[in-house]
Amino acid sequence: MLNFSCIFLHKFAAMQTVLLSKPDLFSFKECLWFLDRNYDECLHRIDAEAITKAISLNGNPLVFTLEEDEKNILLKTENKASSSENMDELRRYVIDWMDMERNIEPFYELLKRDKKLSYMAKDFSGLRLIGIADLYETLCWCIIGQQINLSFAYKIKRRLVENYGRKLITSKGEFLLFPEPETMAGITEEKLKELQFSRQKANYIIYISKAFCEGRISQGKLSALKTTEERLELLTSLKGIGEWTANYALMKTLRDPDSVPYGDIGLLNALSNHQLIRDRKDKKNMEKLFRKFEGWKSYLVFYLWRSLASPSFQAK
DNA sequence: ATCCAGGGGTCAC
DNA sequence: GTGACCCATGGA
Repeated sequence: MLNFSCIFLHKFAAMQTVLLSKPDLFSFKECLWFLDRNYDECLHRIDAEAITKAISLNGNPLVFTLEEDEKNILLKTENKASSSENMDELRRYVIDWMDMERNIEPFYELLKRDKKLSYMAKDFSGLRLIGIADLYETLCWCIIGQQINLSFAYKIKRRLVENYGRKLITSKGEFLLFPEPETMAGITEEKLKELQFSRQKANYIIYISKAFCEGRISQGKLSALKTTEERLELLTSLKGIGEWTANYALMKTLRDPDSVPYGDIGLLNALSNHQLIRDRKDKKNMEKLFRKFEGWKSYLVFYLWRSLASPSFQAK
């Protein structure tokens, strides 16, 4: 039943460390907070103040660890990435993942202008919009997460990854890679239902996987489209991808600065918590608010999600 | 027990 | 274009 392949990384390869200097308004701890929210995340591991994750660069699997010192992020990895080209790509991956190259001060200036939101610039200082590099993974994750609570979503994501993803065995333990579309395109609805996917979710996953295999959708194809409208149109032309998922993907993977997953329940709750909208259908005030954050709408969404974990908004 | 979760598709009007 | 209904499970 378990058909993943195991890859043993070379034990004696030299460890390499690359230093990424921390930009202004960057907090590794805030970023780690987001990645470690008490969910059963299977695609990275956090212990103490370090995060370890497996990725595939050009089909070349590797495991890396991030830590920080006073001024730098320490990116550590063993072999497989040892060529300077691969090392550079890994560096790019991390910078993109944590959005380290963006100057977010203009966003903070906008926050400070809003009475109800200005506290975020202080309380969440240095939090970056953590991305998901792979479009296929993003879309699958969205389908999994649709209309179920997050803890259950993480649970079935783990089952999917453990059953159909590759497993890397290293000196630091085992790490998993998200499944490939080629693998999932050949799976049946019944196999996914065994993992407690609903019939709809199972079929969406299989359908999206086939779309990737046939080239009807790809990261390159999507980013080649210039306007947001064209991108949304391509994404929502696929079954299982609606407005929410399409905007989420543009925000997390394409890093569109102004994508808002309207209708997102967490977003609505956060706006309501801050008394920025009266009810969940109050789209007018929502759009009015976001208009003030032109160029930073995606960041505002991310910070509003962050606010849901603040103690003052926890109790219901 | 009942309602709601980081929605989306379908169908009726 | 709007609204009702279905999906499937788990947490509160």
